[in-house]
Amino acid sequence: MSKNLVIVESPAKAKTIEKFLGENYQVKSCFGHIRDLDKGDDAIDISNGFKPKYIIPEDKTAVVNELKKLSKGADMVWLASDEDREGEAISWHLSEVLGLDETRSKRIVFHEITKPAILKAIENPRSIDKNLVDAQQARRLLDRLVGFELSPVLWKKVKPSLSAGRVQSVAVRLIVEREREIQGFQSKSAFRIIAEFEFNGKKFSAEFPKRFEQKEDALKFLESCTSSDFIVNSVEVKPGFRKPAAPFTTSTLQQEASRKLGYSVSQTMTIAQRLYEAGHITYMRTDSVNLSELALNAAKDEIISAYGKEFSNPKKFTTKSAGAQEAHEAIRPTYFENHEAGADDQQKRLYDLIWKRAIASQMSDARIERTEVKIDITKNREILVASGEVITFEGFLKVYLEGKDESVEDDEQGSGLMPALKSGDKLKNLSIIGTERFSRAAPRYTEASLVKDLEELGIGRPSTYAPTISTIQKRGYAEKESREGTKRNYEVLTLIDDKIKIETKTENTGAEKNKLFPTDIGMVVTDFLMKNFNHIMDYHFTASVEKEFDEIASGSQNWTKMLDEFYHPFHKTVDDTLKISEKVTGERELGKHPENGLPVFAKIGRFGPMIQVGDGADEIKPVFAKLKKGQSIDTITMDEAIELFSMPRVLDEFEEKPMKVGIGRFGPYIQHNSKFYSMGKEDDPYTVNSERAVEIILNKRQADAEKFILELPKDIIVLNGRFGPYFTQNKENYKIPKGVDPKSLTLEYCESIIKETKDNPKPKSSFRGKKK
DNA sequence: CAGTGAGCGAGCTTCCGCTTGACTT
Repeated sequence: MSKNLVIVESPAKAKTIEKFLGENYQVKSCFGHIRDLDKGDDAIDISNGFKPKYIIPEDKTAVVNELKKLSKGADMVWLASDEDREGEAISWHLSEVLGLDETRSKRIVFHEITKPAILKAIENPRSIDKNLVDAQQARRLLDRLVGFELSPVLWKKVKPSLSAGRVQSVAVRLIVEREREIQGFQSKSAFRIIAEFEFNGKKFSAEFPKRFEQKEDALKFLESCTSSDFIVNSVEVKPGFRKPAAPFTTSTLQQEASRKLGYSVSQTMTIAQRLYEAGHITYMRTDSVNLSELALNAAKDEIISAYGKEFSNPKKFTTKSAGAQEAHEAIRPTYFENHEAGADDQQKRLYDLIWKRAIASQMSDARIERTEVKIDITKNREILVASGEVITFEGFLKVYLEGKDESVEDDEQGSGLMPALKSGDKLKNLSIIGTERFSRAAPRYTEASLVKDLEELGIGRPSTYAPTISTIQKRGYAEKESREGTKRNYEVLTLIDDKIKIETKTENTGAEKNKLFPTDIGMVVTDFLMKNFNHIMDYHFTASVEKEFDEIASGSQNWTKMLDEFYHPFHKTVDDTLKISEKVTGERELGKHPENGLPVFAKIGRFGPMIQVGDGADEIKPVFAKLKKGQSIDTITMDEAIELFSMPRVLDEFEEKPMKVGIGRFGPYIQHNSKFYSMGKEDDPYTVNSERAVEIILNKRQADAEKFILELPKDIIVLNGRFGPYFTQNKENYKIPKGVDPKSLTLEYCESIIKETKDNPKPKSSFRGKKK
């Protein structure tokens, strides 16, 4: 047995470090936290100085037992968890659980996985920093107290099974407020004037610096340009430069992979995890932009050999984001000389992005030359401005340019090459075009742009961005959706050969792809929390508690005192809210029903957002209808509300039985002869006609007929299913292995599959919803 | 599977941050 046991958090890290340290050291991983607060409400003894009750979760017992065994046989245990608040706590929990003391254990830290860094760490051990551990305990307990006291308030006042927390509730708030901003946005249009010129055979464009809000003014302007000369007034050339972005952190990697590769936040993390495990990149959950000395040198060598000396510009970046703890390096390739890595196409593309970003960060600035030309319109004495940009030295742009999020601005700014001009040059005008442009509302959040804003507010950590986004969707607070835009007309005024032409064109606007939309529940919960728990919902709440955690870490504040001061006022608000607040449904009265005069409400009911007609007065029972997908109690109109009651619709008879259209738990359906036929996305249940309904029924019948492949003895039936061929027996379905022809299946073969499936029962998946 | 929305009420839900892995019906 080795004399030395080193414990790190990640198994991939353990493998690498073991190679550096030689045979006297055994390196093992604890897989993150090994203890956590007990599950229920008794995990914190509030009246006893917030005494926490920690347990070892079930899925950690095996790891802990192994570490216990190994640590007993070791002379020295080196606690090498990450150098941040959570890492310090992991070391402390390990030393508690493994029963270590100062004579048998040492705490070491490093924030880069390089041989010199590890050896240096071994030479400079320290003991566990209890203040830092206390800061972590304060963080953990505060989150539990907030989450486990707020959530039950929601169960009572809004709906069971909801949740609230320091991070998720603010994430939802961002989405809700953005949506309301968009709903309330009044788009304004103005005419943008662009003139096309030609000089020495080269074409370029210039813009009039003002925009005209009125069409008449734009027309007047065009008229005033007729039969004018266009003379260059001045040419100004300014040098400029562009700097490369810092190497990736988790957040910037997620943003850029979303912009350039279209990956979701969780997809990016899974793919990066694979690259990390294969040793291609450094750790992917990091908030640091720092590169190790080793990496700086390796990047420099690679840049010089691949692009030349003038492209190398080694530099260190410093982290600006709030609350960064910098336990790791930035995300970078482990070996810069590998321009390609990854087991599949997705991994290769992400690696390529990481490689380029890290390499570019160590390259020279790009030098550019910006030209601004002012052009006199002799007729009306106005001035047009043409601008162009030329790259005089590529620098880092040779390999990489950071992507952009969509913005409120039109960014069709001319940036092309300009002809060589000097003042006094007379230009040939090809056209002057006034185009109506509309102002745009702030864009809805993508997963990645939400992460960006959360990070800027210091809310959440690299390891939680992806899970937070999945939580708010799982709770039904937000949905990722794509929406088709609507058509909009705009006018184009063209001046060519002294003649003005007016045209109306159409464009698509408001189309959204994979954006986060708040649900009605998300809005109602946010409004409720904003009204009653303003403090927790404040965008700066996390930043202010972080400041206190820092004080605890530095020893200038006592952790139980901090919790004490936070908890009691908070708890009183919880109690008061439970007492005072009514149950909230987000109810909004749309008006009186045009036919029967009953009040019409939009609100959240037991089964989600709905419309209610009547309030139960005069013994008239209210009637209810569910909202359609994409509708919201915030914005639904009376007409849309009334349309919802046209369900179920009765269509013509088919084969002497009536057809009915309804919307059920699984979406719209057609009912005929006591059978149900699901309607696809392409049909609208509110407008579908009898002809189409018959088609849907016949299609389903045909699919069912084709479903059948083979019948075998013992009630085994081979069928075609949604996921390919399968066979069924006693209501159990069995998958047919790839490459096996379903027509050739035999009883023996099927029975062997049944036996194999039963011998290897499916493990319980924590992602599955529980049966009710 | 595809109706629900009254009321009673047992027992359950829930946080954030560290790590992977076993699932793809």
